Amino acid sequence: MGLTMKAYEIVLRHIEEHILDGRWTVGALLPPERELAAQLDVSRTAVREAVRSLAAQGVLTASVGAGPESGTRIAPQHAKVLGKVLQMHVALGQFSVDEVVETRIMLERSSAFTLANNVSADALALLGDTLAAMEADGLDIDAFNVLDTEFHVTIANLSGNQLTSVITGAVRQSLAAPIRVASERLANYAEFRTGLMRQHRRIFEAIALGEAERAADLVEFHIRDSHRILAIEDLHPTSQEPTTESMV
Amino acid sequence: MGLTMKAYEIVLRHIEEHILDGRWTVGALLPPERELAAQLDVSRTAVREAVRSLAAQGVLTASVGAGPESGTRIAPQHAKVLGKVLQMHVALGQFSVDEVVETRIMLERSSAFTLANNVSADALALLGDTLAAMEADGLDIDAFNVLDTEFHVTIANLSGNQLTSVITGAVRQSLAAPIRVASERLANYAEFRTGLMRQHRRIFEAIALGEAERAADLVEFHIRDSHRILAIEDLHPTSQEPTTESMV
DNA sequence: TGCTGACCAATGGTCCAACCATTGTCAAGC
DNA sequence: GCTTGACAATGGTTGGACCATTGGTCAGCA
Repeated sequence: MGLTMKAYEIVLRHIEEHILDGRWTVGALLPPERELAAQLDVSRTAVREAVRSLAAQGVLTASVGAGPESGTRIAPQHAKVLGKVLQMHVALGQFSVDEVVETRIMLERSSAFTLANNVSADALALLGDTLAAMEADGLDIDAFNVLDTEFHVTIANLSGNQLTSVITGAVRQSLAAPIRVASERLANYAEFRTGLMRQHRRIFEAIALGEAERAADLVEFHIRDSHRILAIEDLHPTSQEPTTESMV
Repeated sequence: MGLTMKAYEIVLRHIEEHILDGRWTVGALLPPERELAAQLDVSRTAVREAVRSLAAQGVLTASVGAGPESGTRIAPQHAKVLGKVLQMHVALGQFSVDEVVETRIMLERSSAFTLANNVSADALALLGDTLAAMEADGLDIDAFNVLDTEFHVTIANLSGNQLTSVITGAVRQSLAAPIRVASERLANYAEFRTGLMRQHRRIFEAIALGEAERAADLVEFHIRDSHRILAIEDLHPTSQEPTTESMV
């Protein structure tokens, strides 16, 4: 099997091994593409394709130019990429909106519960800021949705688990497009938004009071209620198995 | 901002838009690289880099050759890729093993709980199969770990939420390497394995009896116990900020 | 001395044109 | 019919050239 390995896979494996071994850690500078190509005895194209692959996964970043800021490095941060990947997969209809919502509920119940049991003044201040921002006047749908997401992700974030936080953000982001569309066709959107903000306030208060179970319940109700009102359906329902044309 | 868009980004956005719009759904066949390049007025290289990016994210698959099986398509399945991406990020120390474990517990508690409340004969049969496979003689560490993962993912799967299931698999897979290493250095590995299987049996029984809360508790204990014994630490702890060599 | 600006080098980004490798199709020949 | 070989379509790979961006260098000037 190893004999027919594609050129870019050689590069891919080379880089991945260095990372898994710990030889290249966050911030490390990779050799220039031309040099790496020479080392591995493949074309520069192959190196570039491998680098692109890893960049798409948020593992590498490339910057053009000269000096210490340039070159290809192990990426310092990649939460966004994970979110984008998940979003794409949801858009492909692999997961129903129902599933995504249920997953959201599980994740966010847990975060709210944990945070409520372990809340600090700083955390409350931060969370309060996002609440206030959301209640500002003149926000259009998109701006509001960004802040809405921020509120939920902040709770996950403050609960102390970065991985949970990233997944929460990704799951919420994957719903961004359908939520926007559904919001736009809501007759009483203003009223809907007011309701959301009231629910957010209640969640905030429960967390502030350390009422963990109640906070979790409120989060669940909040999510279910918004989706009930928005009545989001799957974008690309039940992507059929391409019926194998066996007519012969 | 749009003016200086890189060539491969043009292609990337083109493909992504088609997917998000629902014009290309799972199984759809993309135009040949040469043709797509002509359509977008970029080089084939640019197209290939974009395709590689999306392939790395599990969104596309490419097959060489002629006939209906060839060409680049929207990928039918991608769970594996998510796992690989997460694994890389865990290796980079972006997420601590502790965080990953806690996330596992949350996910798997929930799955076990749901499944126990909603169990069918078919589900039990399937789950029983993986149990039996795990108890076979002569399995090496890797084979056993694969089956172990399968047991946990199967529970998530049977609980009915594919997204949860995929995330569970990804999270478990991201721990595969450290678990293997830790297992190899365990003096009493055989005993450890026996203990795991007993715990699995108990989880199975709780699910079979519909004892949801107990099943969840057993899962949590099982995960915590194994990690306590394995004593897995972060591979590349607290990756230092690369000390900028300012010696001159 | 200290600033400015032209040049230079390093690096990723892009393109092209050719060729290779794999695989299904189809017609010719047996 | 069956095999076989040519062919076509498609992704995989290469080398080489050139572009674009960025930081550093250094001469020249104030």
